[in-house]
Amino acid sequence: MSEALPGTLRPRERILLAARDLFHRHGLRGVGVETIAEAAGTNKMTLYRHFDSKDDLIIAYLRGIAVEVDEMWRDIERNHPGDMQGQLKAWLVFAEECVTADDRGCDLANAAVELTDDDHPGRRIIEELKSNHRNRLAALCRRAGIPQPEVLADTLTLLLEGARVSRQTVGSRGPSSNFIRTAEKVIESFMARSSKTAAAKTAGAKTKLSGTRLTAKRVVHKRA
Amino acid sequence: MSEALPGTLRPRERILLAARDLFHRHGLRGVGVETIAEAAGTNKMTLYRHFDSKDDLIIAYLRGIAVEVDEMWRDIERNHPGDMQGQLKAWLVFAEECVTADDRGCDLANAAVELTDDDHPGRRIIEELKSNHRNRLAALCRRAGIPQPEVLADTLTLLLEGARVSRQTVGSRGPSSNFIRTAEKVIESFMARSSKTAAAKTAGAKTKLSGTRLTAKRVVHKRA
DNA sequence: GGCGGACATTACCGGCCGGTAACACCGCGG
DNA sequence: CCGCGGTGTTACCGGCCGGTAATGTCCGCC
Repeated sequence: MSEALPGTLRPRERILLAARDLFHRHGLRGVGVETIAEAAGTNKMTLYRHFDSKDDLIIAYLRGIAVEVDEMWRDIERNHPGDMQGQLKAWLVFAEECVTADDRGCDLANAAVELTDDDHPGRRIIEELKSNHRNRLAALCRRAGIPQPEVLADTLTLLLEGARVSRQTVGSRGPSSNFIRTAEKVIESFMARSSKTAAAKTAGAKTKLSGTRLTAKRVVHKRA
Repeated sequence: MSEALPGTLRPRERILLAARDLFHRHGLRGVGVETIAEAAGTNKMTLYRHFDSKDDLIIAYLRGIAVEVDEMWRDIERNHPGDMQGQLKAWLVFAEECVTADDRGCDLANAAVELTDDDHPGRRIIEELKSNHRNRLAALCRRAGIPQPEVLADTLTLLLEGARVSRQTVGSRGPSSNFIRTAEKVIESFMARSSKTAAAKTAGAKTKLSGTRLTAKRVVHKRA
């Protein structure tokens, strides 16, 4: 129904956009290929000319999320070159956006719930993306001179994943409302340990993170 | 296939057991009623004599999880009467069991992912159960004399939910492997604040949680 | 004994879904 | 002008799914 997303986009891109929206809202198994094609302003035949199967479309959908996450990381590095404290703060902004964007949670995690077959190629993509995110966050913490950077990265990951799934079940007034506060406290506590044991490795960095209120510079499409 | 779960159980209970297992492994939308009936050693007709519809069965399935969680809380209170520190530690044991049980995550959270319709009655059950869990945990923290008990309960909730979903996507060697350590640290840090500001309200309670290794006394069926 | 209720069996229905075939159209470059 | 590749349209297929009907069977209980 409707001439959705006409622009100058080719059918393939329109299909991917429609799939992104519908998979996000209704789940992988909750929407059929015909619905996606029509939402993209085309039809099933054209869809199957660009994608071998629904599973193939799902994989392209997951890869699309991957490139968006990559752009997020590039933005962070571009906006705070060499400033690891700033990059960590920017990551927090992104994380908070992820939590508050809507109450459907993380597309990757949701896809993992529905891809119950361990052999599904989508599962490997999801695992790779989540691992990458964890590793990049750990690298960021390490370069920021924080002790036990992997532990901090894991803790922040757990808090973020938990906040997203919690928001999905009990809404925005549940435990997820404490995500930012808690994440900041955790970072501060790790940094405090650093200032006790060794001198700050990054020159002139304040070890306080709170104070300045976090605001988004650009709306990244909240999946990760 | 096969005479599953014959025992002395009536068809209704066998169906609920089979539904529990299959919904957990394949998701709500990933298994049909006929499969469930056959796994329960009966057939579709009998299933529909006990449940009005598949949605009705799903609701019974969710309520079944609810009673199991209630039993968990009763066990905790029974095994550590009046000892809030012990109850909190027991909750941690339960939480760790939830994380390490398998890599399919939380049945309630998974169900929320698949119940994409906001009007589905199952969503209200899930929300109620998750809220109850949060409130009981907060009450436990409060009675343990911990300052900001709600904040601690929310933090532990986020860590637990995050650990379960993370294990589902990147496996047991990912961030979820740090769940217990982090949760213990968080509890300790909240308790430390307590010993600075006010005397412990529970008589003679040690404010240290680590040291003694956590072990499960009884295998509770890991959903919550 | 026989009666009633719970359970089994089989067959069936309509609908949706993933996927395909066949054909018509249209614009662009040779 | 022709051809061709990308697209739209319609119809179709087999399979599965949620749900129902009719009938038969067995077992306990009066």
